[in-house]
Amino acid sequence: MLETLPRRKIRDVIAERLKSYIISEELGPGDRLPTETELAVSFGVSRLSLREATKSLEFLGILESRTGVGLTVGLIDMQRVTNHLGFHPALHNADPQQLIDSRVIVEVGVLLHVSRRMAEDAALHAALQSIVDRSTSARKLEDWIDLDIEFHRALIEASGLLPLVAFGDLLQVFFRQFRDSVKKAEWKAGIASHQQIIDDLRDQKVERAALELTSHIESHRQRIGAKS
Amino acid sequence: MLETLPRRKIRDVIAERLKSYIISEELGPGDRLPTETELAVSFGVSRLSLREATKSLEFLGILESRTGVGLTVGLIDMQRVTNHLGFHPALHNADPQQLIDSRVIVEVGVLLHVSRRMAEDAALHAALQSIVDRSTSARKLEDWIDLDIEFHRALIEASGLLPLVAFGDLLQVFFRQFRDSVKKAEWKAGIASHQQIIDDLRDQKVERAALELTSHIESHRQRIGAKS
DNA sequence: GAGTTTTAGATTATCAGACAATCTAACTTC
DNA sequence: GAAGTTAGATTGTCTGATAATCTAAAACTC
Repeated sequence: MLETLPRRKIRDVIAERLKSYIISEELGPGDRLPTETELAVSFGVSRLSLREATKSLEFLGILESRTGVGLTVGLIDMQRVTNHLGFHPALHNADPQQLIDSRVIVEVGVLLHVSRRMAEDAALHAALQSIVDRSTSARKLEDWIDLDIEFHRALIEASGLLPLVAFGDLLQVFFRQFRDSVKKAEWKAGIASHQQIIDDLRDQKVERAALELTSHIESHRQRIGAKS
Repeated sequence: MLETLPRRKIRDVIAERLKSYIISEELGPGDRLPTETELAVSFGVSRLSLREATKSLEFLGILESRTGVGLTVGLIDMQRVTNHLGFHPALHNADPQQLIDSRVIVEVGVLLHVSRRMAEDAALHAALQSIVDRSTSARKLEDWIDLDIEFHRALIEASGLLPLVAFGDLLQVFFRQFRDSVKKAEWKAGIASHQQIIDDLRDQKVERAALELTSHIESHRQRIGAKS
């Protein structure tokens, strides 16, 4: 029995051929491609169909385009790709308890790196301290949440591990909703935890910081559990 | 001094708004979106500009379209993302040493969860064992790499933490090229490590598994460092 | 009445032609 | 030489249109 092959969309064919062109011409980031018009003519399609393919490749950073200049080979940006990952069902429909577990693993996991880098660069502790200081004068829940998120991001950032910064940002997006029910009475405890953590790190007490951070993130567990 | 803000491309704005629409309408895979014409009118843009955005989202599997039917919500397809990102080894900005560190943090971080779940479900160990067994008969580097990736994915998967499974997949995409230089003499050692890790986990020796896994992932560090 | 074929309408896929916006190099002015 | 202007190149976005595909309803056949 012969099966019919699904007709491939022109744009998908063109995207593949653009990738092949980049490889065969040995192009790297910043290198120019032919103009849209030239490519459309070479591939025998309309310029707009060509653009549907190039815009798809641009979405991932594989290509870049500038008005007046042209198309160039891009650099795939991990932050961008990780951001798209937010549409993965594992995150989109994430169980809040899994978000907590994931945050614990990532944030506690970077502490050793943070501590090492703090020993060499006092500015890292200062940056985190600045956020803690600003947190003490937060009056609205929204502001407190922003500062809490900023603190946790800065913490991961202090590790220098960019992949985890990107992923941590993503987790915060989904986790944000669960902070809405934090009581004002808990703000102080949260801020005190932040202070404890960064001081422990500055003093090279990584295990102590890890316990405090775990406890801090875990503090959401019952409140969130009660909501679902 | 006031800085000029770069003008955002219409298609990028529309892509973001489509994602927001999906979330706010609580749409899931298979659910219909308004027609291209309706969306274009709602967003106040031409239908072709709307399509540049939708084709970008389709490129990742986030949307699907069928002639005569319309647009539906899809599922982000990691296989597709893998294929697109992996077509050229040098086109991303991920630092290999950071990828190693990130993998260690994620994979070692999940071990406690894996161990707990293994105690309740022997199938988890069996699944990993099956991958190790298949690895012993790998003849081509490509096959060995696939099985190595499969093993590490299954390990994270055994934790039940879906957000980390998705992120682990993404890390593997970027890491894949660095396995290309693994010598055949190292395959055996790698397989032995896999065996050691899963047996330690089965026996609730989490710290021992963690050390072995760290060492296993770190084994890439010098080889990769020497290349760059 | 049941099954098959055809048709109409809906919707995406792709096109041609056009003007707007942005960039860069060359030219002009001071 | 520095600053400003212009021309040309190229992408960004649009209007209007036809082609291709899908589905449900209508028509046809037995």
